[in-house]
Amino acid sequence: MLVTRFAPSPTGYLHVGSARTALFDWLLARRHGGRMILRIEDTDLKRNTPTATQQVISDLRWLGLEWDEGPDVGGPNGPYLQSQRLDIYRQYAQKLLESDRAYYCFDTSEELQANRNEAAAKKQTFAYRAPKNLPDEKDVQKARAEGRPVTIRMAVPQDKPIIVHDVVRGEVTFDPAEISDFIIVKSDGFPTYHFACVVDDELMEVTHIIRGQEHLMNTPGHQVLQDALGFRRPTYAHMSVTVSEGGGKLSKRERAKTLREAIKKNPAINITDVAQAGNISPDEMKSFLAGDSTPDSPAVTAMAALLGIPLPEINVVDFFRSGYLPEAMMNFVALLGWNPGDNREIMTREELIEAFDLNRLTKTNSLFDRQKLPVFNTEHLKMVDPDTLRRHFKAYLQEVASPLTQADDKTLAYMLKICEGARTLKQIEEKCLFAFVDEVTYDPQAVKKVLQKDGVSAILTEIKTTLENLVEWTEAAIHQAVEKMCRDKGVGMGKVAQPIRVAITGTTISPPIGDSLILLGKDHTLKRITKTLEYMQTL
RNA sequence: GGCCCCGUCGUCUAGCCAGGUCUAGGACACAGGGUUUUCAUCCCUGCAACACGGGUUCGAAUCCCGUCGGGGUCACCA
Repeated sequence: MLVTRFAPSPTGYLHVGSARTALFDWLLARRHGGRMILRIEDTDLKRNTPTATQQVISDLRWLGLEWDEGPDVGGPNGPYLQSQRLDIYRQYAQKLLESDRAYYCFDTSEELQANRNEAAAKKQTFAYRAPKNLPDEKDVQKARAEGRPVTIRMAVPQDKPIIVHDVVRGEVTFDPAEISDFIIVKSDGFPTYHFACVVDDELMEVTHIIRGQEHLMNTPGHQVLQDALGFRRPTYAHMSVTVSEGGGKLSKRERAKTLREAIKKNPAINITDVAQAGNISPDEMKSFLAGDSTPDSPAVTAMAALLGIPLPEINVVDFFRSGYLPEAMMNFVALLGWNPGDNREIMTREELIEAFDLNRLTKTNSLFDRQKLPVFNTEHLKMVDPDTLRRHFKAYLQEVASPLTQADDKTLAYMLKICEGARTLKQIEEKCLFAFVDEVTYDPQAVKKVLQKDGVSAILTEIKTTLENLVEWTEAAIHQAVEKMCRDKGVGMGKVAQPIRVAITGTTISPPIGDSLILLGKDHTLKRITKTLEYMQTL
């Protein structure tokens, strides 16, 4: 049976790059009726955040992925948190030690750094090699007594080239001299990523490993480990990297950079307030603005929110908060370094599963095209069934704490219907917001373009009376009334609809006029028109 | 710098492995036009690419070599 795993380290929000890996793992497993495992690689005490695992899980779920085994759903191969598998790694480390495939080391990081510098000065590759006589238990005792760090390294056999068979790259050959004897157990007793990952992939019966190209150089080491322990060789697929407009890897630093530049560009910004919003100290703020450091994601997000600066979306939640649909995200991310081979682009999850093929992963780096994502979203907004769409809309409104959360399901559905053609849920929210605020703020542009025209006040006065006298407050009735007035006056719809629109929303943008009035309600509509007429007197 | 990977319209890509059907297809963006009560949506048209240089071959985007360019990686991070 085909088994894939997604193995993130719990450091915070799920990055789109990681989401792509997870998506491909899921797609491959579903395509072939296999299993997908979620495994948390929390072997670095320093980097783990307590809530991060939960965050990763909820981000994956939002995208619409499910897994068959994992920390939250259990399974026969658990535990699925590496920090709970320490005994297992210890046993395998012992095996390697006994067969001299691995050995103890006592170097301090300063010593290692010195060796590296030396090699760099000679323009050589630094590769750690085992000493002639491997240390024994006595040496370990002695090192411990001296307070030296004790690690375990894997001895990389130097007798033959290491060949990696990769589904997307083909055959890649490595000179073993280039591969350093790498650490498999750290001085704190925890396994390194390389070790834990290889052991777990074997024990969890993983058959297909999909990961970023950045892991290609690690693979020869992993194979050495597999050979020494008599493990199976899984199928590897190293995906191309997702790059950003700038050219580099798509990274969270981009958000911080955008924020920094925006703050610098505007000297009027009160830096103390901003730092407070991000809950960071003045010193941290200074260092951030100088480009020496980057605050964590929540801080950056909070500061940008205060200033109203739009940040490029990087994490899955960022897209959620920008009003993108999970279906659209899944579709878009799937096309990052993969395509179905025909000219299809807009695809449902079922179509993606049906079409997915590891052999069609692209070798070239893929650019995350921010202009194209809204197009995908527009299409999916039209495709998703009304109930699901309403659920997504509700979740979005809650996430961003919108005033529209007051709306009931019927109204929610109505708003979605009358905003057909919108690009994002955020756009729909903005378009309907006028009906959920107490006061209208008039957009100067709209006032000038629409309100300050001859005859507008007469039109508004007249339509107000007409609307007042409407027996039925329905879209059809309103539409009819407006139309009749246009005919009587011999003008186009725009001449009447626009003044009403500005009167009730303050802007020139809203759903179709009849629908907008329904959404607002008769009372508020009449009140707003009255208020606008008063306001026009002051112009 | 060493090692590894990659190089088709402005962008994402199809085609390459199994050379001819490629005067290189699609999508986004852009430009122009149309529909429309606003914003969108929608429809039509146009623009535009095989990094460069050598080979191999009757024939190369496709195979080989080199140059240049881009990316990845060189941790007791994953």
